[in-house]
Amino acid sequence: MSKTKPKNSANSGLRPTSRALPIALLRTREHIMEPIRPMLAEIGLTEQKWRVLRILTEIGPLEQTAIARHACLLLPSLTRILSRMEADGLIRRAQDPDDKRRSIVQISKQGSALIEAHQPFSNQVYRDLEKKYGREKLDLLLDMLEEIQEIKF
Amino acid sequence: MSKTKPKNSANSGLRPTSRALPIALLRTREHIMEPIRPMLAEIGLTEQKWRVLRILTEIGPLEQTAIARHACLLLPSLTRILSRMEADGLIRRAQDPDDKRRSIVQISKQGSALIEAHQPFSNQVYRDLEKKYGREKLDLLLDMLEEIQEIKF
DNA sequence: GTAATTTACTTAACATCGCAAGTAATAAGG
DNA sequence: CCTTATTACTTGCGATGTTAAGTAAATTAC
Repeated sequence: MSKTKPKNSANSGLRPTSRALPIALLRTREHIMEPIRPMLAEIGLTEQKWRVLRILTEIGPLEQTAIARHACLLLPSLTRILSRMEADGLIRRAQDPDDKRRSIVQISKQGSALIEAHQPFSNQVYRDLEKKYGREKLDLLLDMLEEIQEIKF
Repeated sequence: MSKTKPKNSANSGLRPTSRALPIALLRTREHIMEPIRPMLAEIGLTEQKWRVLRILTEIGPLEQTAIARHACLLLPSLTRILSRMEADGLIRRAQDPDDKRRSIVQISKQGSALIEAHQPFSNQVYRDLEKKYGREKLDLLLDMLEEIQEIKF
C-alpha cells in the first residue's frame, strides 16, 4: 500500500479547480453570461452599466458609495462609469444639499427605457434557466448564495 | 383587491438583483474573495495569475487557448499576463514542434513554489468556509454550480 | 498544388479593475 | 473655535477586460 492516495501527476494536493469555490463561481457566471452579453452589447450596455441601472431601478436614487457596494464596483471605477453614463443620458447626478460631498444618482427616463427594453429578454433567459435547471433547484441555489454572503470571515 | 401585487415604488417588474443569478454569483464571489485577495497581494499575484498557476498545476503543460478557457480569461489578456509571468519566471513557453502556431505553457519551479506557499492559507480558508457554512452544503453547492455549467443555452 | 479558410495566437485601442494618493466637506476632539 | 480625523468621492497609474484587426501556420477546397 502506498502511504497516501496517489495524486494526479502534476497536482500537489490541491483541490481541483472545479471544487474551488471562487473559480467555480466565476466559471458558472461566465457560462450564464455568455448568452446575455450579446444582448447587452446590442443595446449598448456593458455589464457594469447594466448592473448600475438595475440597482438604481430596484432601490431608487442612491449615493455612489451605496451603488458601488450593491453593484460590486469600486468607487474609482464607478466614478468613471457614471460620468460616461451621465454624458450618455442614462443617469443624472445631483449634489446632496445636506452633505456637499455626496452626489445622489438617479436613473433617467432613457435609462429606464433601456432596462425595460431588456426585460423581456432577461425574463426569457430566466425562464429558460428554470426550465433546464429546475425552478426549485434554482431557488435553492439563490438561497444558498445569499446565505454565503452573510457569513463573516 | 388590486389587480397584481403592488411593486416596489421604483421597481418595474424585475426580479430583485439578489435573485438574479449573474449578480448573485458575482456578489458571492466578491464576498469569498475579500479575505483571499490580501494574501494573493502578499505573494505578488493577481487573481488571474493565480488562476493560471492553479490550472497549470492541475492539468500540466497546456496551450494558451486551453488555459484561457479553464481560467476564464480572453486570449488577449492571457497573452499579456503570460509574457509578464514569463518575465517574472513563473512559467515557461515553448513552441509546439508539431504545430508552430501553438505554444505550450508550463509552470516553473518558482511558480510551483508560489502555489505551494499559498496552499496552507488556501486550505485554511476552505476549512473556515466548511466550518461556517457546512461541509455538505458546500459540496452540494459545488455540485450545483458544476451542473449549471453543463447546461446548453 | 494553389487559393481560400480556419486556427492560434498577437497587437492595438479604449474601457474597466484595483490600489494608492489627492481633494473637499463633514464630524470629532480638545 | 480650531485642529485632527473621517467620509465621499476623484485622479493617476499599471494591469486586465473586450472588441477588432493583424500575422503566421495549418487545414480545406478546388
